[in-house]
Amino acid sequence: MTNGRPLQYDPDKALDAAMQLFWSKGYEATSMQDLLTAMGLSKSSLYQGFGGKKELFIRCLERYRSHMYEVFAGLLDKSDSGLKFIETVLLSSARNPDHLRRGCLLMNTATEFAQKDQQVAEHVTIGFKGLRKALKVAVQRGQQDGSIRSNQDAGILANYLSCTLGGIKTVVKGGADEKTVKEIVGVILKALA
Amino acid sequence: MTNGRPLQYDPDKALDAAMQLFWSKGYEATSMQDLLTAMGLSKSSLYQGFGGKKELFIRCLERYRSHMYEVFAGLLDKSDSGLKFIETVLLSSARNPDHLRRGCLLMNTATEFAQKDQQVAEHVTIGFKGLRKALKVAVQRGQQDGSIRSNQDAGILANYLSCTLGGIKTVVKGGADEKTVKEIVGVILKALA
DNA sequence: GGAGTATTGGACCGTGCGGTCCACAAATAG
DNA sequence: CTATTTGTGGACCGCACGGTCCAATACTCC
Repeated sequence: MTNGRPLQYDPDKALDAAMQLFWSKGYEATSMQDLLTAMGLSKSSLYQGFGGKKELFIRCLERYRSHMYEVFAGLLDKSDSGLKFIETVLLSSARNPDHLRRGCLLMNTATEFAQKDQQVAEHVTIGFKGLRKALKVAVQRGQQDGSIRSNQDAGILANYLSCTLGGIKTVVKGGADEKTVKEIVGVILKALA
Repeated sequence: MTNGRPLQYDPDKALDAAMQLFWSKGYEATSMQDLLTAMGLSKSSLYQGFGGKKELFIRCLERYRSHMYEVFAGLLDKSDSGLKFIETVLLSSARNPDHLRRGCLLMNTATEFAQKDQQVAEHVTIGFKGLRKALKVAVQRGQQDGSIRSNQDAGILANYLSCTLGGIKTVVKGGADEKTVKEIVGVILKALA
């Protein structure tokens, strides 16, 4: 029952390639041809293995989301304080070449077509929720270690941070340089201390 | 020399219709057919009068920009203080149905294809510059009337505000409700007082 | 009422899109 | 070796895209 020709590609690598592409170019601007080339498989394999463009995209969104959580969790563990972690995250938008020009897949998707497609919108909402939760954990850590003031609800501060994070992505795309971002981050962090 | 058949459409209204459409749907997702229908003119007229899709889009960007400046200037004049004006602007993203789901054309464009098209990128950058300048004026007004602390550079605060403004647009698209936005705005404004 | 000039409607074009389909390839079970 | 199962390459499809072109139209000037 389990026989037949084996897969000639690594589904995980293929999915990653697709994610990178969607991340860089957005959904609409990424064509099937682009995807096939980047993923290194033929059309039938893509449809067979991933269902179609939109299904593939949603799987990429999920992959991005879980990756983001992992990176955040690892970073938080390594950070000296909750505040320091948050500063690192905010500044990475201006430093990390991965994020510099392409922004954040989740937020790009939110602006590209969150209101156009209910199914995608749900995944975006879930992603945002997870992001806020991750930030909330960091804020709570900061409130415990004293790097963040404790007289404000951690959830609200986390929402504030998710907002500023999205804002930074936006202004970077709008042409802001690293110095400007640093200044902005300085003001953002003031609201936490 | 100036004779010939007169225009059968109002260029200003047509441009406005195009802008609304691009604003709602984004560049890629707006087709020529959509534009023709919304603008109420034929293909030849569009090409004759506006040059093509991209040229039309850039004119829409400019129109949006100048509109935004006007609205800001009028709003600032009517506001009790610089801080109050800023609060109004930030909150309008969550209240004004014009902005609720479609966000801001300038920022949408920045995330959609600022890095893909140099010409568009320039216009976006100019738009952001203007936005920051308008916010700077408001901050300075606030620093004069005492509603905003004077111990920080107005330009930096303006950059910070343009960032948070973009962030709010993003989280709204990501599903944040009005209550959440209000809480976020509360934190944002704390950094100014 | 021509002559001249600019706009308009719509047929037409090539291209690339997302998606389907099927003959063939590569594996296993008996 | 044969039958069966599953993956793969690529031809093919219909469609909608952005863009071009030109005959017909609606004006002004003389």
